[in-house]
Amino acid sequence: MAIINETFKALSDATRRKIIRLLRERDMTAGEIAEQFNMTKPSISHHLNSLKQARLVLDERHGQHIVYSLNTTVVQEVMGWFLEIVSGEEETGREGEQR
Amino acid sequence: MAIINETFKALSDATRRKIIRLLRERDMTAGEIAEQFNMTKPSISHHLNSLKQARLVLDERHGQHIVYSLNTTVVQEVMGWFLEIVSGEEETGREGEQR
DNA sequence: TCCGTATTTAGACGTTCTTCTAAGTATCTA
DNA sequence: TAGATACTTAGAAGAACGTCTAAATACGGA
Repeated sequence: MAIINETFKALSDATRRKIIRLLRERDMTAGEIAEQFNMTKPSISHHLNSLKQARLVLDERHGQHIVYSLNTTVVQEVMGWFLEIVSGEEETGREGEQR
Repeated sequence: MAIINETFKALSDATRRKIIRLLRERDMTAGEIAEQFNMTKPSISHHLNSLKQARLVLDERHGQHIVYSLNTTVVQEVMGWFLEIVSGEEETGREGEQR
């Protein structure tokens, strides 16, 4: 699947959008994230995997825990797509700028 | 369904995103839109209905034709949600501004 | 090396989504 | 008012999705 499509699909679920909002505050382990929802851990794990496939989040093992964080680079990129699709803004593509 | 969720779902499909891009160029009838896709008219009609439910497009009958256009007000609003969710920008809520 | 904790993977089940064909509704024109 | 055109609605089939329970894997500590 094209990555852009995967990313929009990832954003189409309310649970996953809430996970993104949580990770905007701070990095969290899978367990900490699961605590915020009325849902089993396997279900949250599945959602985290969707976000990972879409490259919206990154995971890193720290001992027994797996810490999830926002992939800010891709989040910026996605924002560019979104602006392009929804409001007609073209990406400027200025060099040397982080996005 | 919460309208915000419906809107993100509407944006999660590539066909619907292409319809939005087409309507950014100019208003089009259902038939003109359908011509741009390898898909039956009923299928396109269904996608147009999704976009209408999400308030992303408006429709207006002109004789035999139904003309679709972008609902720019809502598109701006959605962009605000998107920025809020994905990049942490809060809406400013400045009064008197159109959005 | 065995046990407990953290997390994922596998498999199943019901729901929602996308698409199709067939049939219906609305409008214009003769 | 009958026929043609534009579009939608209805109903069905298959794929994708979200959730669950049960089982597997990975790691740390006794």
